[in-house]
Amino acid sequence: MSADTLDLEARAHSEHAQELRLWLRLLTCSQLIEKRVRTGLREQFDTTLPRFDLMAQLERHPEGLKMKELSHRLMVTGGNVTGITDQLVGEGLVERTEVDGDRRAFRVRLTPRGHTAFAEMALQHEQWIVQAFEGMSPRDLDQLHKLLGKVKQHQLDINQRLGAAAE
Amino acid sequence: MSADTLDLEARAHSEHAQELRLWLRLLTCSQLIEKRVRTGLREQFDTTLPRFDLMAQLERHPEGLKMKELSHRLMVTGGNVTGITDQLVGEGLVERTEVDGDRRAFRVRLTPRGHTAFAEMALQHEQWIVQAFEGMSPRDLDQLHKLLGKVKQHQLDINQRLGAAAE
DNA sequence: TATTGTTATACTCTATAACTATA
DNA sequence: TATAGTTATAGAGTATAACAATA
Repeated sequence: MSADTLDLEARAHSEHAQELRLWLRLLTCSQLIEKRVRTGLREQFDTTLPRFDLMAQLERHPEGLKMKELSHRLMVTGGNVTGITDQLVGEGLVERTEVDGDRRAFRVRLTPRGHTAFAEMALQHEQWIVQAFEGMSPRDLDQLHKLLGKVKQHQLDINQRLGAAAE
Repeated sequence: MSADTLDLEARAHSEHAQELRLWLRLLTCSQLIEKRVRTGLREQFDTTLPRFDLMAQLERHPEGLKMKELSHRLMVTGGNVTGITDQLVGEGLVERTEVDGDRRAFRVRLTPRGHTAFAEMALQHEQWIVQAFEGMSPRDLDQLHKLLGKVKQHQLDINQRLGAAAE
């Protein structure tokens, strides 16, 4: 049973086969890795990827982030950030603090307990990711990183164009 | 506002920074592209990515596919395939036909109308994907495809090991 | 008037497990 | 007993829109 009978790559068959095959392969890779990360987070830490991502953002910003900033960084709409934040506050992993000079907003930041809990998860997460890319040379990793950098920048450019056009 | 303040890449900061950054960049790329595809499918065709993927599989197999095969190829569990198939049957885009010699199973395949509808969507889908990678040289695309091929194969190997261990 | 954040709602996708019918 | 597929359920994740409070 060959690999190409098993997944989404079966989809490519047009004159722009190169781009299509690349996209489907990219999608398959990220789905395969993401699936293991989600399963691991659920089984070992009883949490989810969006919750992990939110905590990861806060860990990077000890001074805290406003809801709007979180929404932007996590690329989801505001209501969802409220929901996830409420959960984490309920578990004592995150807290809302006041913002001087703007009583509408507040900063969300990790509690000491949240910081500890995140460190533990991040360590395991790192192992999953290292495993996902093991067997590839540092040179391959670097090259892949650079090429994906071009792809990413192009998507951001497109989004900016679309965003500007919508205003 | 620089790109790295805007997305998940903010997460990488350990001694295995190379792998982590690569993973977060890979994830960001696929999320950005996938988001546009999902939005486009919804806005222009009132459909979803899983539905599109199911039809794409059927388009590749005019003789039809069994539910179990679809489940395997789409990497989701059986109950979900039933649900999506039911929707598409309800809209006359797909049909269930009998399988000789096994009255438990049947083949799912595109109706003529489903075939036409898919062709239209696939054309637009192709344009989104071509746009997503425009600006990259054929050589870059090829290299990216090869590198991701290694990544993909490694994930499949891991899954096989895990699957074998679970039996 | 615009912005920050919340609430309410609805829908899609997903996994799990119990179930039916057939092999 | 095992397999193909369905049903039922629950939860995650998301977007949208209406809303309150503040700027």
